[in-house]
Amino acid sequence: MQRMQDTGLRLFYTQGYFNTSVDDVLKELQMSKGAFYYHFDSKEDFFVQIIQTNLTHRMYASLIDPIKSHENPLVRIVKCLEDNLETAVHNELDFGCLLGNFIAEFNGRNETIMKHLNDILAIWEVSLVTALQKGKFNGHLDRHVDCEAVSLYIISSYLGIRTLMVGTAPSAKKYRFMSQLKHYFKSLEARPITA
Amino acid sequence: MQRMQDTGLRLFYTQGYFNTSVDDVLKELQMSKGAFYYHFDSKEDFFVQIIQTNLTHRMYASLIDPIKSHENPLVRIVKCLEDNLETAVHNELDFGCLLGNFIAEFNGRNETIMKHLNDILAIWEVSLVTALQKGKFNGHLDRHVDCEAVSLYIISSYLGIRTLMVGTAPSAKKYRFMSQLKHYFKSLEARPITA
DNA sequence: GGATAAACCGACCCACGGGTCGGTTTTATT
DNA sequence: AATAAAACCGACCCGTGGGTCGGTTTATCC
Repeated sequence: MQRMQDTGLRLFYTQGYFNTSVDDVLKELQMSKGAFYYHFDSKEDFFVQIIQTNLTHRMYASLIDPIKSHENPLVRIVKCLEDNLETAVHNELDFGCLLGNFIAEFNGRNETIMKHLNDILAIWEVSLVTALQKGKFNGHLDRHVDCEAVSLYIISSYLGIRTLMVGTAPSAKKYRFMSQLKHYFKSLEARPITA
Repeated sequence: MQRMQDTGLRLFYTQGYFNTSVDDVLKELQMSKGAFYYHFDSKEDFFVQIIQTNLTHRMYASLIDPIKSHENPLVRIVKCLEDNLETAVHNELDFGCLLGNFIAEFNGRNETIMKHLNDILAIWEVSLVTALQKGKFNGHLDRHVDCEAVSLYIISSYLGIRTLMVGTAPSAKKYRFMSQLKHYFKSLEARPITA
């Protein structure tokens, strides 16, 4: 069962959902169609279940939990994104951000699936906002910072760079991206009292 | 011919390439298969031609030409992106950035098509870098600014926000995004000589 | 060990998808 | 008007894709 979902997610991620057939998944698993349709109502149902368990777990593990801390959120976020980009650089078969790719693939095309993807996105966003607000309270961020906007900007740029890094020179792109992210973050820091 | 490509691009954009059949395009055009395969070798060839003409034109018109100017590039870029986002907000059937969506869909899955998409991406990036460098020369940007990195960061965030805006509250997202972009840009401006 | 259900198998169904091809209409040329 | 080339038609091919179903194996419980 775990194996089915792992394999399914891997194939959907690497080849795209519409470009991956149930037979593809079955071949990889050496499993019969009967077994598959005994466990899942349809290809879509299969994918929804993958999202709810597998994809959600991965998002928590890589992008949500790592920023939960009482330290300076800007520092935590930088480290978290840096780690994720570094992993991507060293991953031979990187195809971008799991969540980002699926959102791009299903945007406006499948309401059911988008609902589940948006749920994860919302959790991610909220966890960022929460971390930033805590940082404001703790004096790490300037009090004029718009946490929702910053959160959105971070997610946007991250989804974008993950897509762009699939192409050539991922490592160089990672450095360039991180340099600008840090630059941007510096402008969010609490201003010295000397104003 | 123009109609064929326009329709093809529209369908591939709104439904995705893999999720759109040649028959779909034909039905929309009220055209026979024979006519289609008289003009194009294959579905892929059809798409490549669309990229080379139609998609390229649109990219120039919306994101490349508008930033070619002798004014302050930061101002130009802000206005250009703002305009594009505003158009997206008012477009009932917006599905994200044309180029960005296709890149996400074909990343690592079709070398031929990716080559063409990357060509456009490279042109866009170069035009941004050029504009920024000119801005540096003209004293609009701080001389320590890494133009390649800034350009990459802009593209990343733009591709990301376009994807996110397909969901709910595009207008609110646009404002939040723009506010942070401007914030970031402020940190790139030439420092007052008082340093 | 017999009964019952859960888990699984794979042949089969049928619509769809990309692509072909023999033939017909349209257009341009002389 | 004759001719040839360009443009077009749509029936057809065949592999694929999602999904079904009658039957078989495997676990479970008494």
